[in-house]
Amino acid sequence: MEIDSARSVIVDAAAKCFTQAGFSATSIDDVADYLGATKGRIYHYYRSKAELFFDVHRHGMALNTSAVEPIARSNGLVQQRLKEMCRAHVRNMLDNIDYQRVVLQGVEMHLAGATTPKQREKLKLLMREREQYEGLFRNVLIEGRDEGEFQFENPSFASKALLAVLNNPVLWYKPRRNQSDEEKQAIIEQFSAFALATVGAK
Amino acid sequence: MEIDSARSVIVDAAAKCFTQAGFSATSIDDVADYLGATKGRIYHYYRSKAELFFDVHRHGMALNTSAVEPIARSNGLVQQRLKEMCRAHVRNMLDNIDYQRVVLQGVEMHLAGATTPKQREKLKLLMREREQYEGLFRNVLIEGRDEGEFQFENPSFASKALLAVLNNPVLWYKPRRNQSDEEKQAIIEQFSAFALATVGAK
DNA sequence: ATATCGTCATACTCAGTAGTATGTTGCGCG
DNA sequence: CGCGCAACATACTACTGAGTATGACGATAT
Repeated sequence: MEIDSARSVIVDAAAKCFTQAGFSATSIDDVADYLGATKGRIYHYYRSKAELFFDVHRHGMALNTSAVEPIARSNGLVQQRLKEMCRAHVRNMLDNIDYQRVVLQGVEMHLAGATTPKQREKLKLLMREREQYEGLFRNVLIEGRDEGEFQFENPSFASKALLAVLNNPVLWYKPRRNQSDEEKQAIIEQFSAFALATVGAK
Repeated sequence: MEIDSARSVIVDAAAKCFTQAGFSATSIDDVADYLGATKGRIYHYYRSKAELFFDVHRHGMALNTSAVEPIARSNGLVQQRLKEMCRAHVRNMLDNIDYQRVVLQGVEMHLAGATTPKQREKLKLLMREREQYEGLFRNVLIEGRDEGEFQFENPSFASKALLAVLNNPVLWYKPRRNQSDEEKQAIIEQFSAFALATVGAK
């Protein structure tokens, strides 16, 4: 149990460092410095920089899944369910922006083509996780279309467009000290509305 | 004149390398290898790796602007104008995907916080360019809202949501050899439709 | 008290890479 | 024809940064 919390502290620091400087530009020493420690501490828990990155990514995805999946599985009206899922997702983007930026970097790394074959395998797993998460939205979209609530042609395209809007704040949002709550709520509401509009939901 | 074409060959190679491996993970030697040349050739035209990256970025943005600005300045109906701008943008994403992925990396680098102060200055300029480009869409959106054609609250949010959808194909599109045209057209049409829907345009 | 082990810190190695300094070659021009 | 310059190639330097090997130190068990 203790070992998990020790790792979690490291993962937190890594998330901050990776978002501040990017994966390649962040050295293990940077993460260690952020912790007020040295490499030794990190390599005691992680075998490589890539493994550390992957753990941050997994953490970020887990945050998303645990927030959205319960809503997806609940049994309300489809429109209401989708709306709540959108809100939860955007809220997650704003609340855990460090992790979410790292997740974004993961997508880019996948595009880029990770260096070693092992890394490619791991990245594929992460992308599969991401795929599953997108599937939560896609399923609700299909269900809603069958009920005549949503309009679109390709479900895969629709879910991508929807999430593109919901993810957008990650690219520019900067948490403020004061008055953060009003502003946050506005972002959540408006971007959820934009996303719902893409599939013709009101 | 000759010097420009020499640079353009280098920029092209750099765009491909940067998209394949990312900025930090791409060495100048990699770009040189891609050209069948050595560092000397590159450093003869560019003083640093960062400068090369910036030039790629500028090239990518120029492609966008020159495709979309004429449409924005034309005098048709707002809905039609916006629709054509969206189509042109997505088409550009698919046709120059190498450059567009580098532009994306520029956004990430800006988020990350470039290393040196000089680089930060340059990046700010690039982001200003990006801002201006987004302004082309924002202005049309505002104009359309005034005419009662579009619906949204915050123009800045609206343009961001719109472009988020239009940019999305960059994250997954892979050019194929055959039958590329049908598929491409479908992506252009559907993602333009999603984008227009975000602001309540038909 | 001492042995053991988990948790790190210290002190390295070594490969890769940005940038530089200096050659080399061909081509236009007087 | 040879001079000079543009357009590179070659051969360095200097440094960063991932990964490793080993040591130190406190807690816990016996």
